[in-house]
Amino acid sequence: MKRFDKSSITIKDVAKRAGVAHSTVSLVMNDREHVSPKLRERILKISNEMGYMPNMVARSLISKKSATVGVVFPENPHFFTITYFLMIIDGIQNACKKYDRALMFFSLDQTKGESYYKISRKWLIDLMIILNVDYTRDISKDIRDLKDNGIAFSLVTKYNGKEKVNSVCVDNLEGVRLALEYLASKGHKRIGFISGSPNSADGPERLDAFKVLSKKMGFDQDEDLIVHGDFTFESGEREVPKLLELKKRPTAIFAASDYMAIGAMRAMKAQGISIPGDMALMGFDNTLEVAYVEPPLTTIRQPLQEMGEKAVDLAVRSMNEENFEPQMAVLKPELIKRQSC
Amino acid sequence: MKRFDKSSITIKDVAKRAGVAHSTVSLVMNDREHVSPKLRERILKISNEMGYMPNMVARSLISKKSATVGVVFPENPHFFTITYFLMIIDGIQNACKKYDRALMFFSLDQTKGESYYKISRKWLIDLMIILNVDYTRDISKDIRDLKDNGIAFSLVTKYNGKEKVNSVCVDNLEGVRLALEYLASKGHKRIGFISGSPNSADGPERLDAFKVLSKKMGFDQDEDLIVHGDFTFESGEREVPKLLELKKRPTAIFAASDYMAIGAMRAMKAQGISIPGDMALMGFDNTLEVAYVEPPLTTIRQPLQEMGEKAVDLAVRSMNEENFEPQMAVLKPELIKRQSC
DNA sequence: TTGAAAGCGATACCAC
DNA sequence: GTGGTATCGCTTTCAA
Repeated sequence: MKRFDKSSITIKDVAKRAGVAHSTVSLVMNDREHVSPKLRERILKISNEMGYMPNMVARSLISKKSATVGVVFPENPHFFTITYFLMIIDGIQNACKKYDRALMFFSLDQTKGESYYKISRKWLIDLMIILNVDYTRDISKDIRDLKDNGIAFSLVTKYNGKEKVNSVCVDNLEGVRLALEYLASKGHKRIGFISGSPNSADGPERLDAFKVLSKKMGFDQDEDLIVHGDFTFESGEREVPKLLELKKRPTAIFAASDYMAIGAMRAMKAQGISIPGDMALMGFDNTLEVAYVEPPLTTIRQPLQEMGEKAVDLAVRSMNEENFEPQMAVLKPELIKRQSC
Repeated sequence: MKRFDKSSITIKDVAKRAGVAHSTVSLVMNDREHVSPKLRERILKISNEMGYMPNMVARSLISKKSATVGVVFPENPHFFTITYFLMIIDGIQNACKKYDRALMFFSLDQTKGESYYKISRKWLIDLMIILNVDYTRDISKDIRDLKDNGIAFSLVTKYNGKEKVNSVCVDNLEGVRLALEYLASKGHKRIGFISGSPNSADGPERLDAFKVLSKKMGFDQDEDLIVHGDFTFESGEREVPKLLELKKRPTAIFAASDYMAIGAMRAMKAQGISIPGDMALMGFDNTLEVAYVEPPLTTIRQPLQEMGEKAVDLAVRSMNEENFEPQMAVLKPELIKRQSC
């Protein structure tokens, strides 16, 4: 087992060369006062010459701060191919640069007894971003552990517990409204809906929004017009035939996620149904793929990058501002018109 | 500035409760010998009861090993939306789970004097995966620093320096051969080529392979048939018109990356050129998007996930095996037939 | 303003 | 087998 070379330059080496105590060098490296300008400058010069580089691990151990952002995501064998999350991560990465922190990723397998708090302790993560909570599990104790121990964190999803926490989400009611109003403007009144996972925050919200608004807007109310997916491509492909087989077919289909819309598109193409000629189609999210499908998908954009960045911003503020109240940031969705309706 | 609760359980707390020295607890936690079975079991039980969790940071500091995999990527404002890299990262993440390491990401900005070696020192990264090297810069000193200091690493690209290093890449000659033979089998003899970035390892390799093989296979040899992109969507969109404007148009276009092929497709559609009717089109890589475009793109698959996983495997071996010789793993590409030719 | 000493949590060596 | 002690690189009192 090889080891690091012992030769790496430490704060003591710099101190010795400068003829001062290493604590003085520490003060300089951390830009603190109580060091005379000319000594400060001399030490800075020497440390540069020697190629000194602070050891973040040692710094982390003594200070209990990690200079990282820990992103925790649910166990999933192909997490890094899900563009929905990646766009959020892209925003998180931008924020990391802004705050000069490194990015760490942890997959959370709650069935193995892993928890957000344990991860934070194990790695001294003091700033955590939680993606996509599994709402079939009660995470309120875990959340409380984080709070009680002063760990700054944000959820990138709505939180349904009592605790006040930082969270970032999109205004689903507004998003569904944008979609339905657009469909109405195109003359549709019979609209099929493919709902998302019931074990998420967004799934039920969008479903409720659809129910409420479609009634308010006077659309057909048959129960058959709603089928249930789980946000994935496969579920869209699987569920859409139920809509197509209806005695009285809808004229438009609104899927609660782009992946389901693309799956539905695949299934409809296989049946020779033309979009938007025979059937209008809309998605939700505006993930990377939807600009490439044929026809390009009209959808509701979630500002995913902004959401990732905002999540970090909130966590940083709750770390730095003495009396910061955790808050929920609800971002505005946007209608992206393309050619599927 | 809030701090962690001091209350987190340490090895000493466990030792005190068990009435033993903390060094004994350490031995147990690390599954080492020299502890009697019954004492071992008692300590294990107590540590579980107390919810003890090893502090990876402290462990890292003393052992100079980080229990992480550090992925270094070139500065890019939207790195996490480039699916090419993400598929590699997906493989890296799988390997991380296998070896029980956490994932860390670092963007490298060489213009700011950052280097692979400095990053490894700063964060005590003992296992590093280097994505996509910028070959306009000389990284041989940096690479030597990594080697000399016993840091295990792999490149996910070909390395052109003298040092022997772990690297993972695809057999570009074979990939180009697969593509050209397929095009030939479809009756094409006049093939346009959009080359990739000259500042990469793959770009020039694929270009050379195209030149050599297209001559050997008796395709038309006009210089005009080769235009120069840089792997990006935009460059494909920009360069393909040069091919279309030729007095004697090619009957097929082969792009050195899928992104360029998709860009070319966009430009051709805009001109009303039907694919594959008027023009056959092939890409290279098999990134996520190509299955969604219309028509689905025929391409050469790089086994990106396997490449990411293999890169970690090699680095782990060079860390663990005493006389491991760094090696270059050249993986086989594969023809993926879809509908663009 | 500067320096000496303590300590973060863990590993490893060397006595016993 | 088990326990005491030094150490990893750094931050942080506290004296001087």
